[in-house]
Amino acid sequence: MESRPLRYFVAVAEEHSFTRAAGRLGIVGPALSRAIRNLEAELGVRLFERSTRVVELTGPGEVLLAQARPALDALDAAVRRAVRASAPHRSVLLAVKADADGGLLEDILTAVAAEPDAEPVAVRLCGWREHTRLLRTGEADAALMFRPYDPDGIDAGVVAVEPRMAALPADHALAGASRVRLADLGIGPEEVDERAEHDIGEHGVHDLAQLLALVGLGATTTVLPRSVAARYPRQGVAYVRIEDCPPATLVIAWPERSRSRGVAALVRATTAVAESRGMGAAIRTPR
Amino acid sequence: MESRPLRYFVAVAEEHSFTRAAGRLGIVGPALSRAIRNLEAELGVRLFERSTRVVELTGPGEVLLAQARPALDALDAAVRRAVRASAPHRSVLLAVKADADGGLLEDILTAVAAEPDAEPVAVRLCGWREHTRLLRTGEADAALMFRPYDPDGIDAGVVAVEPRMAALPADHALAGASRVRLADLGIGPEEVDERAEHDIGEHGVHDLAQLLALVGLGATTTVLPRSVAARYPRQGVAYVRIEDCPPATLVIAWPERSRSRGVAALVRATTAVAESRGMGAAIRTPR
DNA sequence: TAAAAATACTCCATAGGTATTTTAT
DNA sequence: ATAAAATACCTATGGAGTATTTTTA
Repeated sequence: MESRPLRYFVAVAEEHSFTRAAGRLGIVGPALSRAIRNLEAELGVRLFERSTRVVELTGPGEVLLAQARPALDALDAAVRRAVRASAPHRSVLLAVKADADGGLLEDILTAVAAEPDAEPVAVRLCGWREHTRLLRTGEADAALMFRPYDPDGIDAGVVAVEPRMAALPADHALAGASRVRLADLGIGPEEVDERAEHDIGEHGVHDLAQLLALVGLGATTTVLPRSVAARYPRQGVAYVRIEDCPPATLVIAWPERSRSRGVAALVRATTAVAESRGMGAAIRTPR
Repeated sequence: MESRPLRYFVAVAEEHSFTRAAGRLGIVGPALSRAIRNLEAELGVRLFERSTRVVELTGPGEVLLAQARPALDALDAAVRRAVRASAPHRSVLLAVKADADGGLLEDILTAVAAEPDAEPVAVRLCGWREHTRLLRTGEADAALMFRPYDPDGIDAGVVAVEPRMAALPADHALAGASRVRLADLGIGPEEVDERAEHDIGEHGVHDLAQLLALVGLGATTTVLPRSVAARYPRQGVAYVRIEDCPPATLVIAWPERSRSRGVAALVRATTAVAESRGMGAAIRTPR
């Protein structure tokens, strides 16, 4: 089976349209139509139920999409990694979202150099929950991120488990308390993972600094891992530990099958740094 | 990136020869030579160090092989599963090595029918440590097998943990004992997983029945999980429990990303059967 | 009737075959 | 000297473009 028709298939499935998919693929409609027809003929399976108005996947099509997309990603990742392996200056690309590093990044970069087999570590800044995609596509070799994440094809080790803090306006009734409970904030325990990102979208701001400005103005409250809160001290914002909140778990992750020596050295260094800080690594096992 | 040149690359890497690889691929030498040259040019990476006598992978080539082979397998698996999903009579294909089912297979097949979402289960007999390949290539949907196995791309749940037995000639000094130790048999603890298969190869026989005939004749001894031993009662062969032997762990495994409803029902049924038999499922977590 | 998918045809890029040369042991 | 990889050249399959027709909401 060739990969091209499968890529075309994925594009059509994602766009729910031959025309849009063709545009995205840089080919012309009829070419795509034929490619899909040939694919269906080769498999002996109808993949789309389509009229001129609607294009939707059949059952087998759903199966193919779910299976083929990650396989194609893995194929791309394979060539990316091979190309990177041939670069004269090899380095380990570590994906990190700004500030979501448990405050450990600098120490990790220092510590890793001392490891045997260490390779230079380059940091690839990325967005909210983008880490695993970068690992799957071979655009990064490792990632430092908070749970939860989609574990497909990803191995990981726990680096740190830390409490979460409520970010409250300084004049909030609970701002002076030493502890608060989730119920006091009207937040469900399943919300806490995405609360801050959700708030950023909700209030039309673009980053955490802006969101915390709003908190300072009394416009909202939010929830952050302690290490993140520690990085944003702010006039008018009080941080209060939430006692009944599931903790935030920071992990170091890498793609299955590619725990190279350089990545292994990075993982060891990261764990060592977390342990020296007493951040409770290895409280839980991977996944 | 197209899959064809990568398949060609894998073939050359595996055969360490352009000529043999071309034969295997059903194309002619020069075509393969050009395909690899084009691939190297496209990636900007030399993949093979080759003379007329020797063809071997470069460093980046090793990386590409390790990454591309499983990705290509996953691609093939994707289309196989899509095709199977379109079959009028859907069924779950369960890979099992003959007798290596913990004695549970029949009960599992009965129990699974009672599950909600159950699909008919078809058994695919397979060979020694062939299970994971079948899962990866989409030739099976689930596998019942003993540890250890290569966990790449495989998820699994523990079904049963059972002791191992020494198979001794009836006239062996220890044949009457209630327990023996590994040291008594001159076997290291790391050997026990492959001992029986190794013995079969070693003595030129083809299956367990023949091997046990040799045991009965006093020609050798071997080690088997209790459930396997229970299926081969034999004149002249005494089974004795090995007290200090790592237990045999039976798992039900499935490919990552494809825990379909049918497979999920099979997993539930399997676990239920094992529990009803008191075989100690869930003593350990997956992996 | 309008927008999108499908068909009919044409063209050309590229994969593959044959014949030959180069290279390393 | 020989066996295997590489090069040169030719052929042909099939992927892609243009023009047109069909379908359905």
